[in-house]
Amino acid sequence: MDASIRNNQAAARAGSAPASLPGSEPARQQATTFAWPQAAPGNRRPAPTPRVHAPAPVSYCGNVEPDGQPWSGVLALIEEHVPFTRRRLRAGGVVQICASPFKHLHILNLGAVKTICPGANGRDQLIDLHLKGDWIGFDGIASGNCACDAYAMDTSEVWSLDYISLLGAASRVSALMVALHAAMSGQLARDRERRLAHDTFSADARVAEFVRVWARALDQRHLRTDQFALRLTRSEIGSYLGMTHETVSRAFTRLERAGLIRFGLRGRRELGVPSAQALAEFVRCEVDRTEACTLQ
Amino acid sequence: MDASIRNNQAAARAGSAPASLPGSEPARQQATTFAWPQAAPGNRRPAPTPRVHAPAPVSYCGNVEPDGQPWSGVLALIEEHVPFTRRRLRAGGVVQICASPFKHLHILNLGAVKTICPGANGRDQLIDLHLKGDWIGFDGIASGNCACDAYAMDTSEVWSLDYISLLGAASRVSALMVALHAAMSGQLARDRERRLAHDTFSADARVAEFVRVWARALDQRHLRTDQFALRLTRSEIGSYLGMTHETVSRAFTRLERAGLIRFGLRGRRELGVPSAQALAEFVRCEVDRTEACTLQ
DNA sequence: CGTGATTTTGAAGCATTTCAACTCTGGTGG
DNA sequence: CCACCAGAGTTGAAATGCTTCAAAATCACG
Repeated sequence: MDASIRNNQAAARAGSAPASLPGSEPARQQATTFAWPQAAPGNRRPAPTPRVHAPAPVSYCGNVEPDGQPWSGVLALIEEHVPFTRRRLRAGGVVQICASPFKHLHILNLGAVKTICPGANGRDQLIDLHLKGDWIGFDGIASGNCACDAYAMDTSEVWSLDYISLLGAASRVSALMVALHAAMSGQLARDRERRLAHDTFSADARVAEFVRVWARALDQRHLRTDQFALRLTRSEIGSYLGMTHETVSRAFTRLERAGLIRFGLRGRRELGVPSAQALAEFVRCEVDRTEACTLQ
Repeated sequence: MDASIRNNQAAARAGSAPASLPGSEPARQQATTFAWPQAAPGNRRPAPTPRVHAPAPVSYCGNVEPDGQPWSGVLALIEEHVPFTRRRLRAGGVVQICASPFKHLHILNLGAVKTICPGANGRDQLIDLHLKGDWIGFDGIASGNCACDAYAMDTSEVWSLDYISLLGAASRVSALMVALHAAMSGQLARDRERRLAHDTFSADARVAEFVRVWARALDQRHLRTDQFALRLTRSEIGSYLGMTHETVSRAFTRLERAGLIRFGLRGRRELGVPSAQALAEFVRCEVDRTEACTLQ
């Protein structure tokens, strides 16, 4: 049809948005292939002709920005122009409850928060994860009710802004409006990429990408990535990634055997990422192998 | 937990869209369970204990609003307060091109538009579908570049608004700001539900839901639902729903054999929905059968 | 009317789910 | 201190739904 147009764009895009690599790693990923350690011989189909293309710009972790610390600017803007209440929460503390009237947007200034959508017949869905600088609550604006529960996963501090006041301030301070829209738009783009990843990536690749992005987010906030606690059960991770908890568990063991992740001293709910590059490389190879659900 | 609230919403929703029955089958859908016609006997696992719960509030079709014609208000607001250019497009016409600098938001006033993300190695992804009243381009705000291509699928009219001017107008006219935020938030919520559906629904259920929601959107705009052209290839639908075009094709045949959809006189790219209720019922049963990837 | 794209259909392969058994951990109380 | 338990995690074997591959049928269009 108009493949020419789109192919041109594809080329432009490949050059334009390397996106996913964190600032920490310079540029030494010439190892363009990954091989499982002692994998069964004919177990996996040989990879098709190796192709050079853009790494999928997926972001599995909430509102994490690709580089730098853009949240500091937003936090400063808010501190200056919008009244807000500062809430300190312990692990399990409630930020908002699903279906309650939407009144506030929240910004996370410390800790970690998970959003959960209580599903029918008690089957909850882990929707998103948030770290410092992330906004929480956008999805309640349209309906007038909060769309999901939000709980602190750790000692956290959230700033809760009255939405009406925020609108007023944003009308006066255009930088605030811009930041607000950028945050919403960014979440939109990120959600979309997660959806595409769900369609495209194998289970192993999704788990690997999840760990990679989470570790990157920690790194950007100057937290340890060689040893950290996820504070999520396998079931929650499975819900987040669209697979069963057994599959999550198996993926973790495979990744650990491959040396791509390490488990902590205190049980297998702690883990570490020895090399972010290796993880990224693995994801790229996995995605190359599995290329279903795309056009043509 | 708060299942009562969700069930209320479900009831309101189910009752709201009687859609257009094509005379043939008036309203005899008291059968609350769906069974495939001449399915092989032990082919499918018997359904678990039938549960009454909310049908998943999934919306596969772009920005379609659940009820009424809320877009008319937005269009009027814009016409009054924001300068815009009115563009008429024929099928295949370009609304925006991926990776070009983000300058405009678009509102669709007539026709249909598809947004496509040009993937690596020529594998495009159908991202979203849009009808009258839908906004296009939110995902470009954050990055400053358009995140996807947008093409008219049919004779269409788009209003293109300069984003900066829109911000200015929204600062003065709060109703405009509210509408803008509601649209963004709604798209966020819809994208999220699509992601959950991808994780939860079987292929048949996703195709059925896709057809159902599209037909409902047409109905809300007073267009025929008993015979309409999709103007999408099976590959595009597959990309949209996260499956291969063969699986889409098979799902269509199964749905047609089950009497849930009908093919048009001019080939199988036209189809009709005899009973929106029956389709909805089918989706509900399918989702009951398959309940993976949720917590606990 | 032929050529290429789209669609359908079948058969085989495979990744993930499902079901089930077992281990590990932390907490509680005798 | 240990027994005990429940929840979380791991692991294996079987089932299954979707993909892949291949080929035929249908449609679109010059």
